[in-house]
Amino acid sequence: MPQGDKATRERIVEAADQLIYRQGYEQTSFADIAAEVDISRGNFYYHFRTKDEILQAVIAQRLAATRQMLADWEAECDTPAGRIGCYIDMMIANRALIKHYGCPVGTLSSELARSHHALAAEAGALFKLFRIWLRKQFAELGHKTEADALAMHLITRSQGIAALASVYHSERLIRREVALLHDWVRSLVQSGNGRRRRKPS
Amino acid sequence: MPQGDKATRERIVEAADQLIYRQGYEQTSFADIAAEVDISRGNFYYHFRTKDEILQAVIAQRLAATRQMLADWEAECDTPAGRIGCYIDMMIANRALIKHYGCPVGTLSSELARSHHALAAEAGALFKLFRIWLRKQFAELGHKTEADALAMHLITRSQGIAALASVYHSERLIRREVALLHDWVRSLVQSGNGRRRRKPS
DNA sequence: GTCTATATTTTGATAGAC
DNA sequence: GTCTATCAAAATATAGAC
Repeated sequence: MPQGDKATRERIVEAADQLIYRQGYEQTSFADIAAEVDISRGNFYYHFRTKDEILQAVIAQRLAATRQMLADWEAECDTPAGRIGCYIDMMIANRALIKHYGCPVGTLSSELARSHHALAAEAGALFKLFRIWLRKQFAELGHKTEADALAMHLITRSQGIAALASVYHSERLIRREVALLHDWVRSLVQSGNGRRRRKPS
Repeated sequence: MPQGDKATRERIVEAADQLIYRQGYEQTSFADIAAEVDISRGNFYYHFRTKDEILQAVIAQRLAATRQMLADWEAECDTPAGRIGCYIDMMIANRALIKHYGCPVGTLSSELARSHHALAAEAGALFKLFRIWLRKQFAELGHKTEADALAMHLITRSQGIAALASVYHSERLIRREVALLHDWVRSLVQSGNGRRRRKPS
């Protein structure tokens, strides 16, 4: 396949990714994407046969980007608490977008789940990546048996923060709730280490 | 105005309310509503001139229903902690719908906020009702200065629960996180009463 | 690979008969 | 008050020229 081919396809996926984040999937039309990429609607169908096909490409791209991000966090931080902190601080880093459009993972998964879309499960796989990764961090923190519940609790609160921040267009709400999450992790570090110390020695 | 008039209008609002909850506002068409009420699309425009007009009616109806619900909780419970518990248990009562479609307040407000819809503020007024009411309860609990932050914290976590429950179609997640919220309120009751006791006596 | 032109369906909305 | 008929715009999608 020639190189020009890939470039246009990538530009379409990138534009669709942004538009789906900002407008939602159903609300994003081919005309929107074509205008952003500056190609005709007809050309569009050379790269993607259906609208669902581009959604699939967007989800695949987000999955790859998320995997990379999680790997980066593991490389940057050497403690499980620090890595969980990276996840929480992601909301601070993306606050300017979150306060307008919410969480890209949450809004897409919610939309597809509610409309019983065929690709709802694939969007849900994005949550799964975070869930499994966070579960591992909590287990390493010394909370093995409750690791999954703790991961889900953190994801649940993060989703609430992003959702309400977008309704109120408020960065303050993000900062305040993020601080509470850091407090929560700190309390888990103490109780987790405490349990682990009892066993050996 | 005759009585038949009101009946049809009310049926339209009720059907639109349900459909907007299940499908979202933009995703709900006149054809959908007309089919549910069993009237023609043309007849529809006798009662509502535009689609936004029916959205406004739906929001107004939800505002009225919410005010009534809050009043009922005040009549049923004589302690602020009990009233906050009513708010939390609302997620248990509505779990069958929440696990499929999320929170009706949150999903509508998010959609309208994201699309910069003219009625976004009116949908946000629904949150405001809960926020002010909860703020009052937390103040009565003895947390006057942080009452608003506590109210927003509770709403934020509730929204996260509803959002994630709809993605995972999970009632278990609702029950688990609701239990954590009750724990949280209990801890606030103690610290709130503790502070209040110091002052008098 | 990209374009124009077009087909088909659905949308919100209007006109007018009954 | 309710209907049928219709409009104009926008949607997804296809055909075929270049």
